[in-house]
Formats: sequence, structure tokens, C-alpha cells
Amino acid sequence: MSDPAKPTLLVIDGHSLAFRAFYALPVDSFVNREGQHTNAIHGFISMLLNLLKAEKPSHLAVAFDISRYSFRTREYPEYKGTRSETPHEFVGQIPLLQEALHAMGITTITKEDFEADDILATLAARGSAGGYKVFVVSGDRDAIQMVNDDVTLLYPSARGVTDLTRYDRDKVFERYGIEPPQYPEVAALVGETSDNLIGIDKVGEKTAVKWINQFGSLDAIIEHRDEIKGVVGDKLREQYDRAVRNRKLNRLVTNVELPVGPDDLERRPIDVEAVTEVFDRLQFRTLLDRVTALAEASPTGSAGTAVPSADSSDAGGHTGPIVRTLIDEELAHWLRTNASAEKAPVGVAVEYDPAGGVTGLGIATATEAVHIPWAAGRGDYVALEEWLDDDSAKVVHDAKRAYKALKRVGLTLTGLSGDPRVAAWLLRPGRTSFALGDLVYEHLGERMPVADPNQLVPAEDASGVALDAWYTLRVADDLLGELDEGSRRVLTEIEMPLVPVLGDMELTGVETDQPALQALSARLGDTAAGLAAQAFEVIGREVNLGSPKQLQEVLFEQLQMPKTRSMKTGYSTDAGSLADLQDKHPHPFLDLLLKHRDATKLRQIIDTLDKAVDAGGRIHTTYDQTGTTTGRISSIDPNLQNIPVKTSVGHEIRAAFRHGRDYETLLTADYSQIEMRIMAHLSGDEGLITAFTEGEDLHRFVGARIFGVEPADVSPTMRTKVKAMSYGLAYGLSAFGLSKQLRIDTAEAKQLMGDYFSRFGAVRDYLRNVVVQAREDGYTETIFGRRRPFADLNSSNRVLRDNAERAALNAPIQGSAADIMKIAMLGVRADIDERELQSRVLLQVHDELIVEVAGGEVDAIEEIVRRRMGSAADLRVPLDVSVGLGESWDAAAH
DNA sequence: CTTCCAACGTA
DNA sequence: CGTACGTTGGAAGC
Repeated sequence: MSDPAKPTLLVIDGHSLAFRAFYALPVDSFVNREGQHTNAIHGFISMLLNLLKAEKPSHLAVAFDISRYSFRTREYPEYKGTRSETPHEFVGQIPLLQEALHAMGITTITKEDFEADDILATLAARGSAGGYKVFVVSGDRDAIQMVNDDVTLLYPSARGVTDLTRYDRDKVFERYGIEPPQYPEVAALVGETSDNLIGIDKVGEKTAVKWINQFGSLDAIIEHRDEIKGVVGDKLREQYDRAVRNRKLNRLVTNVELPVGPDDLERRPIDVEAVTEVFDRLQFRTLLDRVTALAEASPTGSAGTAVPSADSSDAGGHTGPIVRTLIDEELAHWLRTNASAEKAPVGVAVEYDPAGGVTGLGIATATEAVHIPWAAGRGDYVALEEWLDDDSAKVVHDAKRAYKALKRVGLTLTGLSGDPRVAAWLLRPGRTSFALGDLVYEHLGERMPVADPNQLVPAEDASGVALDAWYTLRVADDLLGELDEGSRRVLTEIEMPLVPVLGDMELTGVETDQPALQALSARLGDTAAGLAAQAFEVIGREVNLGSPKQLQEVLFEQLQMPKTRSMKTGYSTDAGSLADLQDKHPHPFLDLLLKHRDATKLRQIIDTLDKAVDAGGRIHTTYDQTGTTTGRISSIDPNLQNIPVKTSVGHEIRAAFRHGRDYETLLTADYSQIEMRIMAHLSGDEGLITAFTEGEDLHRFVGARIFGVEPADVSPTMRTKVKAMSYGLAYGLSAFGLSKQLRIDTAEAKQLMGDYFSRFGAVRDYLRNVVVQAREDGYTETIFGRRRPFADLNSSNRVLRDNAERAALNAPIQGSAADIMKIAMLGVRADIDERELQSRVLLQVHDELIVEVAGGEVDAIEEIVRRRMGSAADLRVPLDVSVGLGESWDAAAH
């Protein structure tokens, strides 16, 4: 333990420790979803957290080398010359580590022309002179010279980076038999292979220590070199200049000019929001927990607490609200006084029961919070019901969930003005958690009280939901303040009005022909079984055809097929690879396997749908309003946005989605080529705009321009190529990718791309500019101001950077399309409500809406849908909408 | 029992 | 070496 009377300074050699960590942890076990290796960062942070806990330093800094070059390499170019290339997996981890450290409030220091150890030595010297107890963490043995009564070296052992050996004066003496300042003299005599410093031949540690103890210093040894007998004496006399040079180079500089001194390194609060962002990106879950736990424990020293404590009497300036339970007239009065339409928004939270019902409500202003027990069928909540359904502004976390739960118990939630979940998503769509507690912690720096998990029955006072409402309001305020104006408008004008629209779509569900699904499943089951039997016959044994591992055995060992694309776990057996194999090495097993996979996959999809059918024969999906990074909604449980369509079985599946008994038909409406139209709009490319305003068939028109023929003479092959090219553009497709997809050679693909861009140059300019702009701004923006931040556009890791560039290229296009569809949905809903029609939108599949049309409303709905979808945005090209009618989703397709 | 991966469905 | 998603079974880790 450190002396409580003395401040403790901890200084770390960032590069050497990160490098140790890199070799201590398996590279392949630490890769984030973007392919960035993180093992060095993980190991380093883990070590750091252990140190913070164990040593509780009051002052802290991490020093980094700027480059491999320093005054030492100028003096002796061979210095560290034997070091090999930095492994590519290590590249890029250092900047990320520095980012993580900054988020943790830790100072990092670099100094041109010096090595990190010189910085450490300087800080250690100043710290020790300034009355600090100093810990130096370095993986470089030269750091031993810094050790004295105030300075302890923590040196990583061979076992790993978290296992540090403490070298104080006694330990150094015990290990080397000398005092710390003498260590570099020993090292100078012996040499240091890792630094490419060659010592005196035949002199090892034993000899060097013996001489030092005998003569007192390196200078004295050299002075008395004639007294040393034997071969080593000869070598010393021959080579002593080596020791002199080594000593010059391994002397750490203790007076580097630094912008900071020990006193400036007082530990600062951890920026939990920033840490969460960085760790999310790195996919450090347990480390995030450890850091936040540390932030809560609050560091030592007078820097203050890392975060205001949840204790409301503490810092942060917030005292807890007055919590009361109100019903009847008292509640009515409270609502009139505190939560009318003229007042500021209030927070609302719902207490859900496990079945999806409601057991209570919380409503809160900035200073007061009210708990309302709810029991279905009680008649004394008239004022509450009216208030919920009026225009007074309500802020609700996960508003869609609340809207649905309340609607199920007969309450309508209106006036939704904000949702911290959605706001946090708009601020940073890539984040992993949108839980209220996490948002509160990050943005307010407070821990929400959690219910005691050991308590089976919730507390009697049930103030929990009232406090939820209070925190909801406060965190929503904070988030709103962080949003830029464009994002705020997306929140209030698109996302919040969309909540009830999506909620009603989910509650309504879609009618399903369950017997048809089951029959289809059985049929595919038979098919699959037959195919499996044949496949087993062909290979003479039974294997699990669904196991990539067992398939690899069959294909590459038993059947000796040529190796396919290699993966982490072996060689790929995906459909593309199998098709390639069939070309090179035809075998009946391959075809049977592909067909079997097809049948089982479809059956699995059908069975999933079958299980999701409710008692009323309908399937209810849940739309995740915060599920994507681009602005789209996603669909879960079940996912109705990936129902097969391309194959004949796909059509049969879609034929099982039908209109309800009391409705006349299904109507599907979809945007044609919306993303290409958005590209035309955003790029302002005259050619592309003309294609959309004049051309009958986009790809034919574009093909005619590219190949220099009349539209009528564009062959199907030409059209296919142009279509692939056009669609690929918005995804950042390369010539290589295009050639692979079209099975043409790269030269032809390059030619095609060149021809395309020579005719539609503004498209290329636009796509380039998106990336340039995003690199500058750090984010992309849709037509409506929805932002998506990008962290890796300036990454030194090419894979990361390229991936980020393609995503940045696509984000404004995909995102604007998503915005347009959402605006259209709001318009359709507004018209249906206004005209009191009975028809209802059931599903959204990114560029398609499926509507269940009530009797006699077909014409009205078609008009509404066409008009609202067609006018959702005012672009330089028309938005084309195609509409189909039919008794099933399949029949209504077009 | 949980987490990861390969594979594959959609726009 | 093409963006954005969700679900699945098997394998591997606990």
C-alpha cells in the first residue's frame, strides 16, 4: 500500500506495455466486428485497472514514443536496429489506446526526439524531488536505473502483462547484486540484444556485477582495465569503447522539457460517456463494467468524484424529487397544475407486468414525481385517461413499448414529445445499449437505484416507476441539448410521430394462413429428408449436413475436393464456394447438399413464422426503431423484413400472408429505385436526372449512354451489367467486386466503371465528396439532417478505413431513403385518420408498405399511398411508386 | 447455459 | 475487395 501521507505518481511506458500485452494475449481472440485487433489495448487497460485499484495513484500519466527515431538513433543509427517490422495486427492499436486513455481522463505524453523511458525518468526524478511516491511501469530493463527509495519499478513478467514484479532497491539488489544506478553500467558491459547494443565478448552478467562491486563503477573498471587478467581482460581492453558507447545510450534523460510536471497529472474524472463510446467500438464489455465501477468508486485525491454519486444529497446539483402516490381527485389536480399542455414536458414511465400489461405509471416534473397504481377496469382514472390522450408534452423512454402496453389496457398515449432512447440513437446510432439506466449513467453521471433482485415482491411504495419518469425527463433534456438542430428536427418531426404509427402496426399484426404454412413446412421437410438420404448414399455415411465442420470433413478430406475460401474455422462451405467446387470438381453430393440446405433453410423460416402466429391467426413483429445505424427500422421477433421472395417457395410463403376476414384486399406499394433516385438528387448529375425524368427503363437508358447504342439496342447482358454497376455504386463497389459478381475479368469491370463515370461524372464527384466531407466533419448527413458519426475514416488501418469509407458513402443514400419512407408513413397515417378510414398499414419493408384495405376503400387508399409516398420529399427527380392489389402479399406484389 | 460463427434470407 | 439488417444451428466456452 502507498503511504497515505504522500501523493502517489504512477507513470507508464505506453508503447512497451502495449507491446507486452500484444504478445501476452492471443491476437485472434481480440478482434472487434470491424476487424480491428484489440488485444494490446485490452491487455493494457486491464493491467492499468489492476494498478489503479492496487496502488490508488493520485497522479497518473502514460508516455508514448513518437517514432522509432530519437536522439539515440541519430547518435548511433544501429540503435534498436534489430527490431523487426511492427506486426500489422499491432498497427492502429496505439491510437485507439490513446483514445481510450483520454476518455478515462488520463494524460498521455509524447516528446519529439525522446523515448518514453526518458519521459518516465524525468517525471520520476521530478516526482521524487517533489515529495511523491513514484511507480514506474516499463517493460524496458533500463528503467531499473530510476529506482530509489521513492521510486519503484513495476516490470512485467514473462507470464503476462497483468503480472508485474515490483523492483524497489532491495529487490534490485536481491536480483542483480547491485544498486539501481549501477544497473546501466552492468548492462553497458554485457550489452542489450533487444536494443542492438553489443557488449564486451565473454562478459556476462556475473562478470559485470563482480567488476562493478570490485571497482565501484564503469569508469573505474576502464581505468583499471590493465589489472584484469585472462581472456576477459584482453576483451575488455580491446572492446571497452563498446561499453562506453552503450553507457551513453542507455543513460535515461532526467531533464526532458515537458509541458507538464507531476503536479499537473492529478487524476481527472472518467468521462463515462466517452469511455462507453470507445469501449463499445472496441467491444470491451467486461472492461467497461470495470471502468464504470472504478468511476463510481471515485478516485483518490482532491480531483473530486468521477461522477456525481447517486446519493441525491451529493454533487451534481440535483436533489431527488418529492415522490408521492396519487389517485383520483388529487391526481387530477396534480395533472392540471403540473402537466397541462401549456407546461413544460413531463416524464412518463410505465411499470410493466411480465405479461406485457401495466401495473403502474410514473409521471414527473423536474422536481416532483408521482406514482399511480394502475388496475384494469377501475373507473376512477378519467382525468388520467384524458390527460394521457391530450396534447400535453410527454417524454417517455422506449415510447413505443409504453404506447403499446397502454393501448392494450385501453389507454391512448398521445403528445409524445421525446424519447431518450430514440434521442440517444440519433446522437450515436451505433451504440449497443439504449437502456435508461445506462443513458442516465452516461449523461447525468448518476446511478439509477435498482430494485433489489432478492426481493420477490416489489417494494410497497413502488417509487421506482416515479423515479424512472423523473430520470427519463432529465436525461431526455440532456440528450436534447446534445443533439444538433437537424437531428432534433428528425426526432420531433419524424421519429416521435412515428411511434404510434409503428406501435399500431405491431399491435395489428398480419393475417396468416397457418395451415398453408404448416403444409409447406411438411412438404419441405419431406424434400429435405429425401435429399439427405440421397446425399448419405453418395458419400456412404451419415453426417449432419447442417454442420460446416462435418461438411469440411466430407468435402476436403473424404472427397479430396480443392480447398475453397479459407475462414477462421477452416474452409468455406457457403453456396458460392460450393458452386465454384461444382465447376472445378463436379460431384453429385454438392448439388444434393445445396438443395438440402435450401429446403431446410426455407423450412426453418416457415417454422419460425408458424410459431409466431397468435391465437387470432395473426403475426405481430416488433419494429426496432433504434436498430440500425442508417435510420432504417429493423424488424425482430419475427423478422418480417426478410421473408423470401425470389424463389417459388418464397412466393408460396408470401401467399400465406393475407388480408383479414373483414378486409377487402392487401395493397403493396413500393418505391422503385429510390436509392438511385436519391443518388441522382444528391449528385445533381444531369444524365442520371434525365434518365429518371425521361427514361422508361432506367438501366436501359443508362446502358444506352454507356455503350453508345440506342436504348432499344441495349442487350439483356448489357442491361444486367449496368444494373449491377448502378446498384453497386451506392455500396462503394470496387472494380474487383464488380468483376466477381458479373463473372467478368477485372479489366472489363474497370472499363465498365470508367465508361459509367465518364457519362455520369457528377455521381463520382458526389461519392468522393461524401467521404471527404465525412472525414472532415466526422459524420455524414441525410437530406433531412439525420447524422451518422464515423470514427475510422482517418484510421491508419487500411481495412478499417476502407470499410468506414464505404459505409460513409452509403449512409446518406440509405438513410435518406429511410427518412423518405418514414415521412410517407406519417402522411399515409394522417390521411387515414383524417378521413376516418378503416384500412391500416401493416408492414414496412424499407421501400415497401403493405396495407390491409377495408371494403370500399381501395381507391381512396391507393390515392393516399401514391400521393403521400410520391410527395414525401421534393427531389430533383420524381419518386416513382408502384402499387399492387391482391388477396395475399404474393398476389399483391408486382 | 451462454456466446460466437457461418450461413443466408431481405432491401 | 458491396451497404444495412435478424435468425438459425452447431460448436466452443463456461
